[in-house]
Amino acid sequence: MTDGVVERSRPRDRILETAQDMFHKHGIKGVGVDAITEAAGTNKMTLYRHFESKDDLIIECLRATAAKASRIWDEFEAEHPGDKLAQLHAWVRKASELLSADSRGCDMANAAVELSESDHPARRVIKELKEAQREKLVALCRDAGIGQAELLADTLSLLLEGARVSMQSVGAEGPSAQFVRMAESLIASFRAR
Amino acid sequence: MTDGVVERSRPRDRILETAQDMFHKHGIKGVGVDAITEAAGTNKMTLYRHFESKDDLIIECLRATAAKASRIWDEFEAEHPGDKLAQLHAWVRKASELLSADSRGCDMANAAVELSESDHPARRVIKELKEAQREKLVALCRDAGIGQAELLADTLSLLLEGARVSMQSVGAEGPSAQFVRMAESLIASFRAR
DNA sequence: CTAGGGTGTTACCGGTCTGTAACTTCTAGA
DNA sequence: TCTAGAAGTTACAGACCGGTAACACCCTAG
Repeated sequence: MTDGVVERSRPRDRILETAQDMFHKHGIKGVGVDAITEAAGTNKMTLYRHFESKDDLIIECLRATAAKASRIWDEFEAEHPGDKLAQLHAWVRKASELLSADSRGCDMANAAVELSESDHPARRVIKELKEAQREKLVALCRDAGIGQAELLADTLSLLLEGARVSMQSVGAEGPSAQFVRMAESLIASFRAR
Repeated sequence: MTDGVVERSRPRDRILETAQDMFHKHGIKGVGVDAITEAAGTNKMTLYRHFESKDDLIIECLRATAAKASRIWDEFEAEHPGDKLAQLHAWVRKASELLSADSRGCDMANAAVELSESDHPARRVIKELKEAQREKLVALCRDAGIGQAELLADTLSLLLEGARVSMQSVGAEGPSAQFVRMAESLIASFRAR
């Protein structure tokens, strides 16, 4: 079996973790609830006892993924306590590591592409979570002593977002291969102003 | 009726144009062939007489969209004949215009996100088309007299790609709002080297 | 031991999807 | 006008989807 997630934790946790993984790999519309529950070693009824609907499950998955990403930020603070500039460089390095390790990009961005209906319940959650991430990066840039912190943060955001989507269309040897170089020289030029 | 595409052109052309539009708006997996043919004022049998499968239709749509994008490049040359630097600035302005006019991003990138199966026939087409676009932008940068032409072209690519996907997750008031400023100052700093 | 809640199982509903078969109608060209 | 091919129509196959009902099971708290 390709299990591993199926160790004896609570069915709800197994479903949530399996769904995150499968949504990430195959896309939201590319995975049915039956496939999720089977991979999680449980069944559809149990899923619907813990989640109102597939949309609800999607939202919980996005929140869980965002929470994981948030934990990475804690590592930056732990590794470079108080040194915000070092944390910013750690952000660049970590982003590049994740780029190399996985070519399916950002779950929230992918979900936004897939769930094109403008009133889809997941859309406002995606927006909330993305805005929170944006504010975090802006604060990091500002605390690192960079003048135009918002502009640098937004530029880095677009570069990373672009790198993640570019990997999916042209692969790892495309423009995304230069992400670190771009980001570092950007930071340098903003610091020089 | 919401037609308009249904003026009496050939069924194949109507299907192709309608499918491009609907795939763009609602995503590939969000649109069925029945919906396409109905909107195109025809029927499923006619679609399958002109296209082997839905996947084949998807590929033809991507090629058609890329061809349209290619025509925009001809405008740059027509408006600024021989002046490659002006054409590069025109590229930035045009990209920003398209960003403002439409928030569903790039069809090829969106397709790459949706069609996550690594052996999907559309994936190699997406890669081909994206690589062609990349080479065009690299050539434009090089002919504009910029030293690190590849790096500038790739950075601009990632910025635009990021802006298009960012619009879909956080909206037009997010980081993508600063695209022109980012791109222009990038070009300026590359020219200064 | 027992009661009850969480879980598993099976079957089903109504809907949608891609793709095809068989047949009729239309239309353009000789 | 006649004909051939393109296009329209209807019906269907087979699969999958999200979601629910009814019932059997197990395991733990009392």
